[in-house]
Amino acid sequence: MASIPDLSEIRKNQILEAALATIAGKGAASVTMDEIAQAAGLSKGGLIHYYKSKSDLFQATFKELFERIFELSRENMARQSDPMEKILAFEFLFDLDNPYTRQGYPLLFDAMALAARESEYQALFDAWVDRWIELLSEAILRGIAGGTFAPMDPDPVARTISAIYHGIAVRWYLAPRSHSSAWAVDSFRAAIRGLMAPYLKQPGPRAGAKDV
Amino acid sequence: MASIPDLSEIRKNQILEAALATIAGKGAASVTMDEIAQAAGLSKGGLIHYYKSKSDLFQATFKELFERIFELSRENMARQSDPMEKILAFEFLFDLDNPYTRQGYPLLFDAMALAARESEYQALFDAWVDRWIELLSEAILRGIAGGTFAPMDPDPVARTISAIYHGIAVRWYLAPRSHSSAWAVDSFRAAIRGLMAPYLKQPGPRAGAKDV
DNA sequence: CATCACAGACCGGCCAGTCGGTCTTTAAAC
DNA sequence: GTTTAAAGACCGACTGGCCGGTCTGTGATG
Repeated sequence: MASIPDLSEIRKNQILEAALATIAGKGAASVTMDEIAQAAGLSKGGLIHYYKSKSDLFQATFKELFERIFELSRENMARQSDPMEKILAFEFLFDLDNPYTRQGYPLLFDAMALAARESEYQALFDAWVDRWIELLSEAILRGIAGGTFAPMDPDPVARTISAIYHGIAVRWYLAPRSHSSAWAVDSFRAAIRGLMAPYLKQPGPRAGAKDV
Repeated sequence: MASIPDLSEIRKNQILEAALATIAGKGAASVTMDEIAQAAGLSKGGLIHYYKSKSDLFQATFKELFERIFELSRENMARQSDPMEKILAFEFLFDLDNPYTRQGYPLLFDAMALAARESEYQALFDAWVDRWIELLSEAILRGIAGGTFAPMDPDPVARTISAIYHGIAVRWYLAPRSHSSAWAVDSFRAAIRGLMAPYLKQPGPRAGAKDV
């Protein structure tokens, strides 16, 4: 219109929210534009007014998804101060009662299936991982500076940590019968601890001066 | 009766083969029955003659997929005799030149996206993991019997190992720019070694020595 | 001649995207 | 401050293509 300047922004957010919920529920393969439009409180015409095509909308939606997951992780990590605890700060994601979890996982699986074939989604995935790696690398570097860890190239280690979390999460979500939340948390801790052990400087008693 | 008794079996295999290739290429979300039929050298009518519906065919196809991946893993593992080597015997899957890899990963991502929403596919995934866990557990138990590992409950450890492999594989396939095959192999070895370290009996090959 | 193994025309539903139209807001013109 | 104009916001009927599944037909086989 010629009016309210951020109505467009508001509507787009409304639509993304609806798209996230709807796609999470029905699956990227079978949602219709109509369904998303109605979930957003619009008609199909209204939806098309803001996103010119379905793939347009999908792209924006999955971008938003990755944004949100990342933000959640970042916030959670920021709550820890000890480097090792920062690295282990992802347990909160093994929580089925969290509505974000319920919504995020199906979407993530759709995103990966798309990324396996379409380069735009692969780029999204790639960038998302990179941001995550940055966070982890930063924590590791701080641990090195503080004397918790021996010097190392943080990047590949961060990538391994991230991959381990991912693998455990997939099992936990897709085969819950045999992979309890307790298993997930324990596995995660054991795997990360084992991975980092060679880099750990002191066993226990020497709490020393460190930590920010 | 008319004709060759196991023609039916032959045709079904033909169709499954075609379905695997076609779905891998176009994605489960967008293949058509026509495409699969033609890839199998049949008409749509011919295809329907053997699989009454699309979901019928899909189910059979993904079952076949899991079967094949498992079989490949089993064979590869059987080639190793040392328990630790058996557990580490999955590196062969980080090989893009292998056509099975090129075909298997996209299918696996589709399967997981399906499993996230449909219980039949979740059951397939679950059963597949279980078979894998059996293999790994067996190797661990043999390691305990042979004195390589300290006694433990092999199941959760096997599940962790399997999940770690899976997580690394996902990264390796979906974000190859930043996750080389070398990274995958090194990560896998480092993570598994770290995980198993607490259970390793003789101080022989570790304790300060840093093998690959 | 009955049954199997297909072929392929066809139907019906679904759905992305188009399009014409309506209503609202804003701004310039008078 | 009323009129006019233009463009944004939105609706929903419609279309055109696609695709799953049906159905009829045809030629083998036994």
